[in-house]
Amino acid sequence: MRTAETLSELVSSALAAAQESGSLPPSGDAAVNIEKPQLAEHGDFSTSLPLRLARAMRMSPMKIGEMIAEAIPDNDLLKRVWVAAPGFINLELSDDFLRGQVATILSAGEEFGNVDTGAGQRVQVEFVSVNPTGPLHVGHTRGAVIGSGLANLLEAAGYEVQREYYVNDAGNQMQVFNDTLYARVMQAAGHDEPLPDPAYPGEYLVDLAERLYARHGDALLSRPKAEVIAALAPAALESTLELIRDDLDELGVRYDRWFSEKSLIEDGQFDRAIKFLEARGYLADREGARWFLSTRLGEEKDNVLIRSDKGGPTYFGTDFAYHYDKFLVREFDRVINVWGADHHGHVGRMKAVARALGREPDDLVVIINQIVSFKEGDRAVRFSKRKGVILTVRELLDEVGADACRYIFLSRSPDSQMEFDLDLARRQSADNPVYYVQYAHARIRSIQREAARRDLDYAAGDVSNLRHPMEMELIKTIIRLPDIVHHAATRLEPHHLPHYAYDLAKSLQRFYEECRVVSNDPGDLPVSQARLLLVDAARVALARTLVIMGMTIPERM
RNA sequence: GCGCCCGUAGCUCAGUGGAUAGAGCAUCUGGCUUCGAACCAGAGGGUCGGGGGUUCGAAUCCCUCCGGGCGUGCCA
Repeated sequence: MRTAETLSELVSSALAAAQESGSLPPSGDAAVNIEKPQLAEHGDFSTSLPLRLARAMRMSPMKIGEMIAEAIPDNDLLKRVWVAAPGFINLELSDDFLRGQVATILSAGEEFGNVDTGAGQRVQVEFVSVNPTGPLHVGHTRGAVIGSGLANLLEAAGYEVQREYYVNDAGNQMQVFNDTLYARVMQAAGHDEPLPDPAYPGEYLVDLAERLYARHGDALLSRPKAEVIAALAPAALESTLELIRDDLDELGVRYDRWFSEKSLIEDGQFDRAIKFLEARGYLADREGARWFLSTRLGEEKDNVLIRSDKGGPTYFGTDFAYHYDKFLVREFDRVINVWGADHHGHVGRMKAVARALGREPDDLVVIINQIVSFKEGDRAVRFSKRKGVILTVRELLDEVGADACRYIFLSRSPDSQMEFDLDLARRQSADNPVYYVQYAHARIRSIQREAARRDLDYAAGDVSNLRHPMEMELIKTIIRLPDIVHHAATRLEPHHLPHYAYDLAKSLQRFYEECRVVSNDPGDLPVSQARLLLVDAARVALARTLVIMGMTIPERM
């Protein structure tokens, strides 16, 4: 299914054949790189293999290229193979091969674009995992989109994927949340209870406290603070998680599991993890605390797992136990965490954790997405959870829409410090690339509706009637999808998908401009039928790409 | 100070060591009596932050400097 892979194998076998026949000297291992040239005159694909081999073979790249090209066996795939200075081999696909792809795509249907890169490897993608202390704010949108897009992508690439949200329902922030909640409930009951310091001062807890007070009444509040909190905390947590779930759901984000931090303590997983470290000599008691000796694993500093003052685990401590669970209990082949830039200082010690657990550091991949700055025109929009939420995910979705949000965040590399101009997002909404891509799909559907209206049956159409250059261009774009999925999944870079989607939409629109699909002339029927097959293949590829991106697929706009 | 990330067209961003560095937006010019003009065709716009180096070949790899962001807790 992957054209580039097929060509790579073809060239590779040609090289081997040329070496076997003695026309080329041995060269050691050389990976055959297949690329898509920028200029059409350089073919559909090319390889710079001769240039790479020139030194080892002590021959001119042009000569090497000619020998390899000559050794490529007759095949149905290629129309033309030629060598171009300074030493490229250019490859052009045959029209028959391209036409034949239409049927291949249509029979693959919703499977089209899937590849076997992952070979069933079990991968976990953990993302967002924001403290459940209030609604998600805009800063969390990027990680949510990247994480879910990546998970979809890996699934398409043949990995067995689990999407997980780590619920920080233990620890200091939860304590602050509960203390604030208590104060707000007392306030709701008319008591003069001051906010704790620190506190979550946002409106969210005021509303939540009022709801809880309305449900429980005054009786509960006469009891000691700890009892009140114990009685209210579970409902408060559940209610907050529900809010987060709903926001993420609207953003097109689904999870397979919500993993409770507290459960690590209650189930004894934390203690087992500590014992594991102790047994391997990575644990030390110092200054009243228990330390992970990460310096033995190449880190600059050791890290505290259990605090000296309250005796409980640190955030790092439970995160260690959490990864103990991921790697040694659930045995994922690979664990991917999507974190914001403010967590990158945590990466090094978690890599050390992976090593301590007996895994390769690369089994743990941390994708850091740089912070997003939001602005409205010239005015910067600041937000901070501790000062109260200014702009929530919900508000962003109301303003811009889930599809546009996903497309915008997904199309940028996580490394880029992006700037999100809300004015621009609103103003340009009609000209946003996201609608261009979706419009292409709606247009295909419209063509198909027109064909149905005319009772034009094309199931038995003959693709040999496809002869226009734009038809060939469209097919070439469609069949790139499996290569794109492979490439993006290998590099864990979902941002290639929106760019491909745009290319595909562009290709479709150019085809549409030049090629009338549903013709009024009865003599054109065979061409119409063939083009309807082609259009349906384009629909399959476009829909598949949108699905992986987690976007909706409009029938009409 | 040290560590990580970034610097590409007016703006927002792509770019796998390869051939003449791309797209969207913005600006300008053209194109609808037939399947959707939320479209298509074209134009202008670049010291790829600066300087060295490696290489047949560097936006891409290495060094260095400049600029920006984020870290550098027994916070999460």
